[in-house]
Amino acid sequence: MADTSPGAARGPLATDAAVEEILGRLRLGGGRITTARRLVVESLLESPHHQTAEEISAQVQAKAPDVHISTVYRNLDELEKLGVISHVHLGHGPAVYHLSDEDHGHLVCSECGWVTEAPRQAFSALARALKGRFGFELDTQHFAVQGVCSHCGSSAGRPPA
Amino acid sequence: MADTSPGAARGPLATDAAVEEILGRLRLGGGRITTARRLVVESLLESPHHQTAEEISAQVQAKAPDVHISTVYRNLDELEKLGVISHVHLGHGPAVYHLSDEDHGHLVCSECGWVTEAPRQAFSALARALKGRFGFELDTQHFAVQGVCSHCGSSAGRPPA
DNA sequence: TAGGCTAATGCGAGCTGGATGCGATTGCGT
DNA sequence: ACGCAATCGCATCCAGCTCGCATTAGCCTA
Repeated sequence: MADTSPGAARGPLATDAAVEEILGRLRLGGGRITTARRLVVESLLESPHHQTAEEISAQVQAKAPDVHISTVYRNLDELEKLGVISHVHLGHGPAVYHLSDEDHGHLVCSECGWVTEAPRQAFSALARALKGRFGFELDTQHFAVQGVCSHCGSSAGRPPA
Repeated sequence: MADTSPGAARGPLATDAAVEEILGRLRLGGGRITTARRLVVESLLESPHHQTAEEISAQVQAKAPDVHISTVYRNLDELEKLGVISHVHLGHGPAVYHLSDEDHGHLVCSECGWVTEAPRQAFSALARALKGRFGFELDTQHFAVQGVCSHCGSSAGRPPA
């Protein structure tokens, strides 16, 4: 699957280059480049949404069935230490992983589970306020708040799925 | 809630009345009043801080050793359905439970784990902004954000990744 | 005060998400 | 091509919580 077809928002070409760039960072840090790592990074770059470790694992195993989920966890951990990705706990379920350069917060609907992404600037005023009043440095990378999305809020009574 | 004791933070007297009031609400909903339930409610009212289910369980078992932790979970669930308490996931660890009338958000330090409580009004501007821009109804009860507290931020230099 | 209905409990098994120890494998500098 | 150690695959463990089921005990009625 090394096609270079033009098209989507984050096309395979850009993805390909980004994968190499990230793997290069891994190598610079003394790390080694393995199939598992390449696939994990690819999965992170290709998916339009944030993914859980299990979803990433499934994507990786679709191409390399031998890759164990614990390896995925370790690689995600490694990538996080490198600063390439971040993970967020969206309330109850498993954590989701996303690229660090997508600087945004997460609005999680507690009724349907839908996640809205809000740009960093939406929280800049809050960040300033918290810094001033509590000396608290808000981490927008891990920003996730609960609430009710516009959909569930308007049609009050819509059962989740 | 009727404050029977003037001045005091939350004295034993007020706690006692509050316990009865909450148990009364349980009874009105068709529920029964058991030792386990009374102790769970007492624990929630008496503790100055938010508690995990395990901490509550420990408090309850100090007075009634037979109460199983699963019973504590079930009672906490029941109380949450009643709207008496809420639970929040503060990042990695277990969830913490607190009374619903303590309307505040939680600032969790990702380095030392310290939890700062910030009053609801600190987030009112954000709530308005999210409502206006995304139609998202922020739930301040479950509000918990990650960041670095003033202590960790000032004492040691965290290199920006 | 007794009796009966059934909510609630105690207990343990089980589940999910994730961490860890260890021998085998494999990237990669030389 | 070789050798070292970073990384992997696997099994196993752990925390936090949930569930099924037999038993206990609130609450209501008489």
